[in-house]
Amino acid sequence: MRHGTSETSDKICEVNLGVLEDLIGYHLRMAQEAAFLAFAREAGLIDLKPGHFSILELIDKNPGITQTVLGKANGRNKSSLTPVLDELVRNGFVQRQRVEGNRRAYSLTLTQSGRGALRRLLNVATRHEQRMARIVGQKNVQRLVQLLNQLTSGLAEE
Amino acid sequence: MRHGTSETSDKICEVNLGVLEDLIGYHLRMAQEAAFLAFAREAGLIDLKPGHFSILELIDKNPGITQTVLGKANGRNKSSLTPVLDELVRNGFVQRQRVEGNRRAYSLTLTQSGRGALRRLLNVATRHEQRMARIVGQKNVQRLVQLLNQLTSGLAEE
DNA sequence: TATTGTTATACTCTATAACTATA
DNA sequence: TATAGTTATAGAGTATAACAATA
Repeated sequence: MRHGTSETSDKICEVNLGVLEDLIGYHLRMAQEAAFLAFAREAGLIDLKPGHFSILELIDKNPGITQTVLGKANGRNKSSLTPVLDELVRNGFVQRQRVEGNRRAYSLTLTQSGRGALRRLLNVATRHEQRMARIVGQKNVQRLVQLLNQLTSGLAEE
Repeated sequence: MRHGTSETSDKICEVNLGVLEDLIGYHLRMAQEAAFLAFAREAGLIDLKPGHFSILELIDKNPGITQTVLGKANGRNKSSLTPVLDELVRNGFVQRQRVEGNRRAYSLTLTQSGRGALRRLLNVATRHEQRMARIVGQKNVQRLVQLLNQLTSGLAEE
């Protein structure tokens, strides 16, 4: 929290942020954007997309998951998932198989190559997380994650 | 942090989140999304857009600011700002005036009506912040803001 | 030449609704 | 009728590059 005009300004900021300075919402947006951009840049270096990470991980940890369930777990509409999965299948990372006993649904699994892509994304993510942990301080990571998780769960209610 | 299969599951989640469970990046995305949606919904009730809040506040606290500077303060390219400002001017919230001594630039200020809109958005934002403060616990708010701010600044380097 | 703002354009990510094929 | 996934479509929100006016 900073009061009055920023005498000990952060250099870039001759600009007065007003009330934004103290808002969770504002800082959440800025931090998320910075983190996403950093991750996307690193993932781009190995020709993988940041949005593919959670999907590949969810399929890996829940082999046979269907698209609707995957969409919900990822917080996205099933229709948003179709083109992403099309791409992942085209890349040879994901396999769609009809579910036995329910021929409407697809059962999703990773291919060998998909597991490789996930491993590479995991490397990127791990380095990215280590960098963020260094920034906020190792001992604060769990605390931060817990606060964010509380926020997400709490806001979902009602 | 949760280990093993979630016996005390959060109900929605029969899905195993794998490593995502412990990632700052993942929780940052989820929390930001939840917070943004909640704020957007409330702002929508008074026919205002969430993206207008920071812009109105920045103009209010920095009267006469130019578009390029405003864009930087808001973390957006100046070209992204043009249509937003067009809209705010059309709504009668913002005034563009040529800068004396530099006839390329515009000096931005709020109109009376713009200050009204900002006040209404501020009411929404304040209620929203109070809700989030309740969720994470009053005493943790400053801590959370500080951690997020550290993250943003730290990631901006390099 | 450099800067301020605008325009043309395009890309990413997302959702809603209507559709198909099953159930 | 209801469900799983696809398609058509649209809308935010953003950026890059080329441009006109001005410096």
